[in-house]
Amino acid sequence: MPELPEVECVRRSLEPVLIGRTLREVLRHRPDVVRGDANAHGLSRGQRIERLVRHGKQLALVGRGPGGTTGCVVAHLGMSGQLRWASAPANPAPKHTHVVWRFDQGELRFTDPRRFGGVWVFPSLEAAYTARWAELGPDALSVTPARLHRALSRTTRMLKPALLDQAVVAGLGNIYVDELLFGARLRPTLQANAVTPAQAGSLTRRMKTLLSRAIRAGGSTLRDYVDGTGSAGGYQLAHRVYGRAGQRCLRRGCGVDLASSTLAGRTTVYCPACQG
DNA sequence: CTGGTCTCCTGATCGC
DNA sequence: TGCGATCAGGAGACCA
Repeated sequence: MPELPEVECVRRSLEPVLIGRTLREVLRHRPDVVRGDANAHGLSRGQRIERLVRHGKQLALVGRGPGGTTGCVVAHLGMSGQLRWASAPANPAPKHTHVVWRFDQGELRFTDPRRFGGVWVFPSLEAAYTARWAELGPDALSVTPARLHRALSRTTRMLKPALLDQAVVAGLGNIYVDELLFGARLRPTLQANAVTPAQAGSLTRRMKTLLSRAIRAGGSTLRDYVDGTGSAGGYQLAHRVYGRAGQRCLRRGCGVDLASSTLAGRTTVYCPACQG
């Protein structure tokens, strides 16, 4: 479910409740959801949560223990994953709760019905960077026009699949790519290496405003997304193409019916008149 | 290297 | 009320 704005909202909502808390125990109800270095524990008992770091759609919880030990857990929410804070422990855990981090008061739960997401454990944030985040492109909120242009110019793929590729730019998913391409008035099927530096500049700027607005609105809640404290988002009300196939284009003076097709296995909605 | 198709899962929704 | 088909915010494997 979650793309960059939703994961950032989870990060921001969890920060105030998690920072400084001391971990008591970790319950792995479904151990196969936890992956990573066999020698790594991720976060261990006695460590305090130091910070929460996001890159693209992934969120790292960074811990530090009294003896200077470090720990790191990276969550990737996939389609249906959630990280939720609860001020009181629950026994038994709610359905599809795969991992629980128990603190002095309250607990953090990773739940994921479809299990497309997961949790990766590392000995430190640095280890997570080299082992897991190194293959990701720059975060969509900090990518530069030059960097985006260079990445796009290196591939003959269509623009939408290229932007969905987390190695090109990290954070975009199906909703925000469609919204971005509509705003930038570019065809999803445009060849990525045909994007001009000026268009890459426009894409970069629009990407940041789009994602920032979505974050400010609390993300997009289509069916079950909520942030770390259970709040739903409101940005779905601002979608201009996603979920609107067959309805009229909202651009002033257009009014053409939005078209839908499948690209890279994903439903793609665009305006045949405005885009391209 | 590319796009298309399938797969991993569960659950909501729709038509019969 | 039940039942099957279809679809879903992600991503990676395989194939031609």
